[in-house]
Amino acid sequence: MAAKYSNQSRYTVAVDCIVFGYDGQNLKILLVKRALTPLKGRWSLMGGFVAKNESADQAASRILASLTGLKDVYQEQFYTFTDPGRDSQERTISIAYFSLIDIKKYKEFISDAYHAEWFSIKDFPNLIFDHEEMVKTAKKRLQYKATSHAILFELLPDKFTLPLLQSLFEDVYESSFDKGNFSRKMLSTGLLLKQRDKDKTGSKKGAYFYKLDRKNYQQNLHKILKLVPNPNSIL
Amino acid sequence: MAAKYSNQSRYTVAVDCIVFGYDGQNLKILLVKRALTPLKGRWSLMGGFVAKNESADQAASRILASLTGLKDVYQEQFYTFTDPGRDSQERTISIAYFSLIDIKKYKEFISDAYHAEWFSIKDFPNLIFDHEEMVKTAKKRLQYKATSHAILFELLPDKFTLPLLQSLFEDVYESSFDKGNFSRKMLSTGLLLKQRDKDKTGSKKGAYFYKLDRKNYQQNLHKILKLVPNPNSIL
DNA sequence: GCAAAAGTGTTAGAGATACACCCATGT
DNA sequence: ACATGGGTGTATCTCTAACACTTTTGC
Repeated sequence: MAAKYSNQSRYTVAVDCIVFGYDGQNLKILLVKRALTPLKGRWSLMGGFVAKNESADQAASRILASLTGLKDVYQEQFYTFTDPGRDSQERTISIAYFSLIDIKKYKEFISDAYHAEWFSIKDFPNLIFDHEEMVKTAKKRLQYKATSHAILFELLPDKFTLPLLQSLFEDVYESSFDKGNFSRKMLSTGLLLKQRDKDKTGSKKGAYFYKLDRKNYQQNLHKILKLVPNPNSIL
Repeated sequence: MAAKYSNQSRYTVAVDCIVFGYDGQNLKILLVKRALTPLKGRWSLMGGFVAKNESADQAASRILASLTGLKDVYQEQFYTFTDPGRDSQERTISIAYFSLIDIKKYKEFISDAYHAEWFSIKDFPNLIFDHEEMVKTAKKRLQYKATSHAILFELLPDKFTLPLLQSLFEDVYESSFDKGNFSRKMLSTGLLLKQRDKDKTGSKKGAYFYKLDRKNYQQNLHKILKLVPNPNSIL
């Protein structure tokens, strides 16, 4: 073992995940009932400590998988919370991640071990520590990022309709867009593959399904040009 | 003292600062010769440990002030580096910040205690640990942020000319913009106050000085509309 | 007068907005 | 047939890009 930095403080390092989902109506977040003391039983974000031989990214994946059973989920580190008093138990640094998951895939793997529940981002219970601030910051970051990166697809099933995609954007930006312009711009990105079948649950005419063109997706994450009409006035 | 989380690992937590400056020609970063073992004497970012009663933001300010003497500097936390092996001495989490300072103000307060030196972002020495990755990430983040937020002013003196501002943008984006369009767009933000005097050092005609309208600045940080011509193709 | 850099003007084209209209289908 | 939501068409307007042109001043 190598020598150590002497006379320096050491702190526990945690990861907390803001898990976003979309049920077709509202943007939601996944909350759990805390299993640890202190504040056992109170609602909180899904979190855990960073173990000895893993990075924070790995910790976030591990923790999300233990809750949802899902792997290869879109996750992004967005901010590290370090206020000395943020955790009442002992000083803990928390590296916060947001995750975007398809709410239906989650249901396949649901585990009751954590008493997890979805809440609308507009109406959720009080959370422990600084977790409410984390949610706020995560939402802002999601809005900011999604103006220029095609990431909101991660919240939808493999097959989705344009009206559904639009309502997701509208919910994320708490705003409403012209459907004609939205579809034209969306299709002009070249990211969508039109399917043969339609979704008839929402209307009589039915709306075509689309899939994401995953081949081009990686390179084109940034090819959302001006889907959000006036990003500067919103953000 | 409160009870502790038992059986959890604890790590030293550091802050590292990528300090950006602009000398009128090139975007630069400030590097120091490392004072600690291991790797004493090698070039590195300015950094330090987060002390018991301060947040990471406070630590970053303290560390920057100790190096440059400057306070109230623009600083932004942008990423936390957590690879288990990133520090060869012992496992250390590093919360990275970038700072934007007026290179001339720094000179007033220069302290030789740290053997600090400015290097072009395009040509700087090998750095310890993962500090080169930090610089890369910081530069990308600066580029990304500055497409939609008026922060590059922080790199300039109080009074500056449009040509200087433009050359800064060009250097940050490694690209060149049309001067006519640049000045029209820049002035249309309403962020600049034209001064009476001109800078005659750069040309015979002389270029008017401008100041930032600090009253509106806070609210209008985001009012950079499309100063960078094709951000999506660059970023 | 000429060179050099600052700054203004202009035009063609692209893209955005708003809104009207058409389409497909279940009842 | 008609109501409903999906989807298309289009006129107008604004913004951008490109580049030509004018201005100012030192030499």
